[in-house]
Amino acid sequence: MFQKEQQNLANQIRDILQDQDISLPGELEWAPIPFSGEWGIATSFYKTAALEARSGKSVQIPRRAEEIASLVADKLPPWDLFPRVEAVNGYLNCYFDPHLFSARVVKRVLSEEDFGQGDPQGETLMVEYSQPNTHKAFHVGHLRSAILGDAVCRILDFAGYDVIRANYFGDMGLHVIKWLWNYLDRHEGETPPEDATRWMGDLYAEANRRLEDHPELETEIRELYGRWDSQDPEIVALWEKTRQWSVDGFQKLYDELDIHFDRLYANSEVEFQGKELVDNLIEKGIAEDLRPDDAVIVRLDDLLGLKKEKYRVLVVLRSDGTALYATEDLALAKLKFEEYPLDRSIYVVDVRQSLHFQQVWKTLEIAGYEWAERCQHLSYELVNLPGNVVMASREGTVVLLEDLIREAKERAYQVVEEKNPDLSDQQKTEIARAVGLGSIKFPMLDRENTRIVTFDWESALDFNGQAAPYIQYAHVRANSILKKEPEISLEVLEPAYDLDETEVALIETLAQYPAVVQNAARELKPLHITNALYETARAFNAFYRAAPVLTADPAVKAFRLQLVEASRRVLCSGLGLLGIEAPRVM
RNA sequence: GCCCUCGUAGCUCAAUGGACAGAGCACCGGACUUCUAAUCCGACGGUUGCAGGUUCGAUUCCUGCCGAGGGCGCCA
Repeated sequence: MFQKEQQNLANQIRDILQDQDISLPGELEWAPIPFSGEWGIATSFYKTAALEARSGKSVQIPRRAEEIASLVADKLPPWDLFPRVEAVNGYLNCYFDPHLFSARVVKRVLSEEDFGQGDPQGETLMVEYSQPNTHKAFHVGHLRSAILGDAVCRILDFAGYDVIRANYFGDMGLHVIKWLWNYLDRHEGETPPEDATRWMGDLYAEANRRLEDHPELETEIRELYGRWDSQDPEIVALWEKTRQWSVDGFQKLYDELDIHFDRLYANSEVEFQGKELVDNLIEKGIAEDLRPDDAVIVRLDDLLGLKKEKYRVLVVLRSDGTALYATEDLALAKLKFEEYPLDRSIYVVDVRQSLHFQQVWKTLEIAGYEWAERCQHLSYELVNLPGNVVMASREGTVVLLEDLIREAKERAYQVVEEKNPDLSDQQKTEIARAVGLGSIKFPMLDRENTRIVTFDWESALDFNGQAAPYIQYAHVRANSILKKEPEISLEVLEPAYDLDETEVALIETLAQYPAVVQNAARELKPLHITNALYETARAFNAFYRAAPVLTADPAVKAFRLQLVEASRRVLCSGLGLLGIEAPRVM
C-alpha cells in the first residue's frame, strides 16, 4: 500500500545508478523484509548484476550485486520515511519508521469505507458456477464449485471487476427422464415434503435401482424420452412442475449458504440454439454430418493440422439428432457473449471436463467467434471421501448437503453451549450457523484449486487450528475490546510510544491486504485470502496477548484501540470475501 | 498410446525464481484472579519423489524416469 513511496524510492535508486552508468533490467521488485520483527521493504540487485554480466563485463554476480546494493545504500539521501537503509547480501533493505508508517496504515484502514477495495478495472467477467442437476440430490461433491465460484466472485467484485454470477442447471437429459418415469409409475400425484431436494434424490436413486434390477424397463424410458422430444403437453407440464421443485429446493440451499446468482441458465434453454449452431457448423464444413450411421463430429486435430493428437474429436450431435452436453455448451458460450459485454467468461467446473471445454472453445474459435479465446476454465479437483472414494449419486456414496449443514451447525452449537452457556438461544443458534457454515466453506478455499479435498466429518468439523473459527474468534476478540470502548476516535495520531513488535507485525499484515486481494483476483485463488487472513488473525492473537489495550496509558490505549478497530475491519472484510460470516460473539 | 494434475515434516497443507523451506494437526512440556484459553508459549519434526538441465540463485521453470489420481467420438 506504499506504491507512491516505493516509486519515489525506485526513482532515486535509478538516478543513483544512472550516475554510475549502471542500468536496471526493468522495474525494481519490492518485497517485505522477511525477517520477523523487522519492518520495511527490500529489493535485490542480482538482476542488475546479471544484466552487466550478460552485456560482456566480467563480473561475479553475487559480489557485484552486493557492491551495487552498498553503493545505493551509501548514496541514498536520508529520508524521514526510511530512517535506516542497509545493504545485505545483494539486497537493499529499507526500514520504515515504525511510528510514521503504523499511523499511516491504521489511518488508511479507518478512513476508507472498504479498505482493500480495488479501483474499477473496467473489465466485465461472467463466472459460471455450481451447475446442479435438477431431479437429483445436492451432495458435498457439488459444493466445491458453488463455494469456490462464490468466493471468486466476491473477490473479483471487491478487487474492482464487474462480475456477473451465472448458474447453469442440468434440467433435461436422461436422468430427468428416468426420474419422471419412476414418478409416473410409482409416485404419481405425490408432492415433495419439506426436504424436497432429498426426496428428489431419493426418487432418482430409486429409478436407478429399478432399472438396474429390470433392464427391460429401458424401453419405457425410451418411450418417455420420445414423448418429451415430441413435446407431449402432459410430459412437458410434469417436467415444468417437478423441475420447479428442484429449483426451489436449490434456492433454499443457496440462501442458507448465502450464495446468489444474477443469471440462471438451463440446458433446456439452449438445446434448440445448440442444434442450430451445429447446423451452421455443418454448413461451414467444420462439422461432419455422418448421420444416420454415425454422429455429427468435429475433427479438431485434422482441422488444425496437428500431427499429434491434442483436441481429438468432438461429438456435437447424436446420430439420432438429439442434443448432447457439447451441443448445449456451444450455444451457451455464444449466448453469454450475446447477452453481456464480456471481457472474460469463466467456468468453475471440475478438472475432468477440461478437455471438453478446450474442444468446445476451439470449435467456436475455428467457427470464427473471436470471443472464444476469452473463455476460461477455472478447474478444480474433486471432493473425495476417505479411501479415495469418489462421490457418486448412483452408488450412494454421498454425503448430502442438508445433512452436512445440519451436522455442522449442531456440532458448532454444542461448542458454543460449552464455551458460552449464558448466551441466549437465538445468539447461540446464530453463532452455530456462522461457525458451522464457515467450517464447511473454509476447507474448500484454503488450498490450491488443483488439489483434491478429502472430505471427512472429523476434519470438516474440527474447529481448531488453521480454520475458519480461528479467524472468527480473532474477530470476536477485537469486538470484545471495542464493546467496552465504543467511542473511538478516527483521528489517527502517530503513536508516541515504542511499538510492541506484535503491533508492528499486525500492522504489516493489514498493510498487505489490498495487494493480496488483487493477487487473489488476478489468479482466481481464494487461497491467497485464507493465507493472509490466517496471518492477520495470528498476528492479532499475538498482539492480544502481549499488548494490553484497555488498561494501557491513555496515549497507548488510544492508538491500540484504533489498531483493534482496523484489525477487526480487515478480518471482517476478508471473511466476507470467502462468504463466511464474522460473528461478534462466540 | 496420447494428454492433464499432484508428489514438501508422521498426517493435512503453505511458500510473486530470491535471504535460514513455513503453518496446522498429532505427540511431549508449559500458561486462565487478565480485553473470553475456540487462545498463547516452548520442544520435536525436512536429502522439497529420483536424475539431469537452465540460472548468480530452483520447492518454483525445462527434459527424462518413478509413484498416485484423472481425461481421451455419440455420459454430464
